[in-house]
Amino acid sequence: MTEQTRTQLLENFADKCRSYRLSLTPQRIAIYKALIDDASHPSPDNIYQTIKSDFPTISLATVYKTLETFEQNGIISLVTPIHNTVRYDAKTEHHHHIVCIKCKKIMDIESKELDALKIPDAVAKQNRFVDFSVHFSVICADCLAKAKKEAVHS
Amino acid sequence: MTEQTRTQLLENFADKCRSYRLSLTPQRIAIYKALIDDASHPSPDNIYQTIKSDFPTISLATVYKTLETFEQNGIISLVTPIHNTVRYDAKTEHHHHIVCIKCKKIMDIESKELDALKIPDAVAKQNRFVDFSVHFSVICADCLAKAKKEAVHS
DNA sequence: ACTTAACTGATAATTTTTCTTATTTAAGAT
DNA sequence: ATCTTAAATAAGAAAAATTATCAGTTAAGT
Repeated sequence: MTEQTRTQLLENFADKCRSYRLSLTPQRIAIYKALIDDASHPSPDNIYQTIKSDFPTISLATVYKTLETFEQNGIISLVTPIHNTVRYDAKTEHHHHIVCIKCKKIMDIESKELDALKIPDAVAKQNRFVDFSVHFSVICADCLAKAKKEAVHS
Repeated sequence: MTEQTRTQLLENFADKCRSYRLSLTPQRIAIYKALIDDASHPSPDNIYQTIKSDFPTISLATVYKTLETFEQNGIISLVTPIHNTVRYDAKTEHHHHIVCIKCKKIMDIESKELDALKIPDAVAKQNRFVDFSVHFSVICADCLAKAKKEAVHS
């Protein structure tokens, strides 16, 4: 990443924080910087380890909470596992998933069209391709109904 | 699921266990049954709760280990999270991921072609579509090199 | 500077997952 | 059918990951 895009990202970050009324603390800036400077999709603990030298008293819980806040405001994103627990599936054939971002429900979806997806060259160029699956994030019918019901009462 | 396909699944299960030299214990059968009878992609704890009434002394650790064993033998499958930790990404724009099944490394991949994927009707039929992403499982270049090196020495 | 809502850090509590070890059991050999 | 043994189970502790509580601190708008 060029120095210029990095500066740009940091400015956007500051703007978003201001517009969402999120305080721009040194810790938050450090967490965000640690994330943009690390292309490996780090875990909260990875980030905690990275910034600990500059912020020896920072708490891991703060890192967790801050990342969650950023994520909920669309400043950063969570890598696929919306559900935060190991989940198993009896079906071993190639198929795809629909995940509700509210209730974490996972539904199967089969689709010949999806299966026919052309694997991008970049995937198999350096790596040995093993499998792929498409992950659809949705708000499920149940959660939509629930939201509607709550809206009536508020 | 019809009673017939269920019976078929259970027979296949028994066959696989025999051919992989996995003991066919009552606990394992119960775990497998609990999984095929639950389309919600249950967690180990979900399954533990389900079978506890029939096996009051079963241990949660046994459920974890058994599911892992099944998964490693291709009898069942793990839903996406190959990495077992929350992972964040500074990039919020729509993009896709390549995940190494050996070292858990996550790499970004952008592709106009993938972005143009047609969303299956089934996805948006009952649910509100939010987003989608494609997840490629690979063995990465580093892990391939490592495997080759180890092969030479063994 | 003042006020307040938001944030932080310390700690405890919870949840999820893995490990250890003694005991039991399934499955093939006798 | 019984014996043998490698594999599996149960119990519990331990480790790892995540969330909650709360008192003290700070950012940011008046």
